[in-house]
Amino acid sequence: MGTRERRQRELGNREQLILETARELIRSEGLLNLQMARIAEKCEYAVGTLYQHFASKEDLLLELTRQDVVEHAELIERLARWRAPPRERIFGIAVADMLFVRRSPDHFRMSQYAFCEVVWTAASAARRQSVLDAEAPIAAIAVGIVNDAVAAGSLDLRGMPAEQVCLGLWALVVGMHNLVHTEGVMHPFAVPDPYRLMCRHLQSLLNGQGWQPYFDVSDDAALDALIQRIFTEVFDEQCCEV
Amino acid sequence: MGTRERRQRELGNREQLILETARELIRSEGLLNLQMARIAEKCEYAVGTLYQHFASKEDLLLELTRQDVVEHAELIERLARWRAPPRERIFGIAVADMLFVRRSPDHFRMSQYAFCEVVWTAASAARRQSVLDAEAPIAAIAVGIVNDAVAAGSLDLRGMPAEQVCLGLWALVVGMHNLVHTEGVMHPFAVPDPYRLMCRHLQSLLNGQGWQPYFDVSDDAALDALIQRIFTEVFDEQCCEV
DNA sequence: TCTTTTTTTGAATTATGTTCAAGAACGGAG
DNA sequence: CTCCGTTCTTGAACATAATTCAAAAAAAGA
Repeated sequence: MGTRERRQRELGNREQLILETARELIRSEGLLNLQMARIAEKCEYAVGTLYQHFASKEDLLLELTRQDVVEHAELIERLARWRAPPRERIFGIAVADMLFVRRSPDHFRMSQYAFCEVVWTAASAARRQSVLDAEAPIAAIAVGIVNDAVAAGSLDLRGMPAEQVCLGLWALVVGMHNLVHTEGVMHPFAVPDPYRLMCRHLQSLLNGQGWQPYFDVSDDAALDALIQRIFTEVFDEQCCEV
Repeated sequence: MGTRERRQRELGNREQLILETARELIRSEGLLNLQMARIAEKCEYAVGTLYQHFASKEDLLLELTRQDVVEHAELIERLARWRAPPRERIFGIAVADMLFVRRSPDHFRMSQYAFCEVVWTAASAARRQSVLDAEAPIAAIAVGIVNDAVAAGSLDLRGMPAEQVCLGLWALVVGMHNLVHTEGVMHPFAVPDPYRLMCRHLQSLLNGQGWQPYFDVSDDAALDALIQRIFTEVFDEQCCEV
């Protein structure tokens, strides 16, 4: 009898409903005002029922983050499958991030909070691990591309592990996300399009790490064309406005 | 009569006492367990008195952050005064950060939290502004060094504003601080000394941005020597362990 | 020394996250 | 179909911790 499975499916649906409701509330009232009682009320379940799914409010928040990370990873996976020179594929990570920010504008703001000691520690250990598990493929793909580059002779690691090369790229990207999503910090800089700037700096870093072929970062048209091309070729999207 | 001034001084001292007590509690019990009542108890004032100084718990947290930023800025200011080639001075920012992390190991963990929407928004507008004001000199010094480099002919901006060049460097540094202080994220990478890695990637980025003279990042001895030299020459410190 | 103003105090209030006893729904046995 | 045990759901009650504010104390001024 499929009773057990049907029940399982229903529970899954309910969990998804709770999460979507939480997302809506965050969008409309801000993370600061997210309340368990409000989520319960809005999706017409008792507060206690929420705790059937999540050990705590922080646990719920981490699950939201995890789902975003999975979506993010799906974008990155397209780069793993893309047949293109390694340098274009590794650069594609920045383009994927631009697209992801457009699709999930709240993600980095929320994840900045979720990864803070205070929130992270307050979630269950199992949930934390599941977030880390969701992130692992992203790192793996980046490392894979670096290795491909080495194999293709377009990058010389000179003894540095591929993971450490990635960490530099990752730091640049994460740092820019952080700066962008931290209120008031970017303001004095008056940058029209911070993510385009991120792309440019990423190219500079790749140049500095010795990736072949060299890319002329002062050639705005070439950079825009590359971004545009990756958008359409890998993600079937127009790049237009952020 | 100096009564007014004496009173002002006493209030300042009390505020400092409260902040130091909060710092100790964070160190010993973690940010998660910081409670206003505990702070009050430990420094032998009533809870209400804390609210004479800080509009909220978050306000207090931002003031702690602000004080750290001021200390950080003092380190960076030494680079502004240091007479050395621009490339060494801009690189010094990474060394200053290494030193600052050693002196205030809790800072970046705390500031990651403080700059989150949830905490940031819950503090008073005045306090937020004071934090931004404390950060301004750091950016100004970095921009100044970039301009010096251009003036000295060791960097060609090719039309990019100096602020935007800095933002790339800043993103790399901020990103690495974040990765280091986010539990579990660095673990799979097994990096022995992430801040040394940050230094290396910063040099790669400077190379990629075209800073002269070129620095060979695969020359470990040269990198260590430079870090060591900045430690002693600019900060009167040994670099040794982090 | 008395009056007024300012400051301090901490018990009471408020806001929310979390629990758990009571009852409803379900599933299987007879 | 009905009974009985099990599992799930409910939301009022509880627990915690931030914040307030009326009363008391201290300071300033006359």
